[in-house]
Amino acid sequence: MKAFIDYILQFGDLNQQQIDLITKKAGELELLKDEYFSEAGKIAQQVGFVLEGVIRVCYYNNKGEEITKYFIDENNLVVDLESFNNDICSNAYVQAVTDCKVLVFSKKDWKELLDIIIPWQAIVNKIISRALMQKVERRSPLVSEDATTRYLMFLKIYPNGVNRIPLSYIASYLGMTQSSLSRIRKNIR
Amino acid sequence: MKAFIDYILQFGDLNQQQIDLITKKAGELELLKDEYFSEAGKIAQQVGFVLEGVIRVCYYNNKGEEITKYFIDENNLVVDLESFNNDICSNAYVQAVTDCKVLVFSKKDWKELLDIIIPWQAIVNKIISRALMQKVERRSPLVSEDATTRYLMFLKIYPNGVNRIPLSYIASYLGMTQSSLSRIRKNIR
DNA sequence: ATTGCTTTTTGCCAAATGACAAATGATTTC
DNA sequence: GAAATCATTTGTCATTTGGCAAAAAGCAAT
Repeated sequence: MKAFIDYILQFGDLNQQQIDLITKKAGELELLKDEYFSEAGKIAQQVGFVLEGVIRVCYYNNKGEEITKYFIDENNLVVDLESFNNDICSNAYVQAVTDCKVLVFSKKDWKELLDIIIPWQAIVNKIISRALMQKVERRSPLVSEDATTRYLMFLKIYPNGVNRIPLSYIASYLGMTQSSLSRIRKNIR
Repeated sequence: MKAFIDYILQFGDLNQQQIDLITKKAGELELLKDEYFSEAGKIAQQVGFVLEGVIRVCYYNNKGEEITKYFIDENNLVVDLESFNNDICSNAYVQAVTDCKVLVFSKKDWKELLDIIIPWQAIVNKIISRALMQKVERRSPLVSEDATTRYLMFLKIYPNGVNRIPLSYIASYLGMTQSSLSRIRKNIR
């Protein structure tokens, strides 16, 4: 919980009473490997904060291939924003890659907090737009690089990911086949 | 100007007085083809709204290649957010691809408006996060598709782009060489 | 129209990556 | 601990894409 408080206070100030209000609403959720945090075809109902573990967001493209869009690891928010905000069906699966511990807020509680704690709005906005910018900055450059460079970029962004994210997910994230990634790994050493 | 008003009112309500305050601050900027709206190494000083023309955002990668990250066409905000918000040097060039007409707000005016028009904050937040999500949704899927599919995606996203964005910029946006894109175009017909 | 300049197309070959299948290695289950 | 299951590596070959250079096409200025 302290990790979460530290995290949010980076983005703005809250007094103790406000912090208490927020933490009182937080639940703890344990996700087993492969369990879903939210699913395609459903409306996202919760906001999470990853305390432990890695989560991935993925979807199926036109050819039916499963594509991992990004990974979310410790000390990051996990929420299917488009679906959560607009109450529309998501097209993405948000799935635990490893066993996870997640702080969760129900949609009702989350909105309530936004209503009653005015500075919380600004903080959440900062957090969300920072996270979105990060997603653009991380994924976008992959488009223009070759497979080896893309893998090196992955290593930089998720240095702890290598040991706990299966090769197939990383390959899908990087837009290459498993075999290619396996060969790239061999060549790098 | 009406285009801009219509645009912002999609995201929330403002009364006439508030609209007037905002429009009074707006300047009109004409950019000639190839002129910069903002530059790498400098701090972004303005927010724009594209009335006419196409703008691109690009940077140089490790290998010194110029990469186009995205295009911004009519009825979209143009701002180097990271730089503008945090007063840090940008690493991107924001450049007119065609002659452009842009509504502009100086940083001072923009912040002033945020201070005095409370509902404007929420509107701007929605606009920004919507735009960021769009950037993720557009660029991210390119990573996992082959060159032809990437080009078809470009056509869907920027149907009016084909006729006014040079092949080299499109190729750079799609992470392929000019010659590859030229061949893909030939094969598609 | 001619010249000069830029953009796009094309040809040729090399390198990178994908497809498919089999082999190996790792992990789980009983 | 053997069998079954799943993940990773490797082999072979086909396809895609890149690199480079030249040709062609488009465009602007005179």
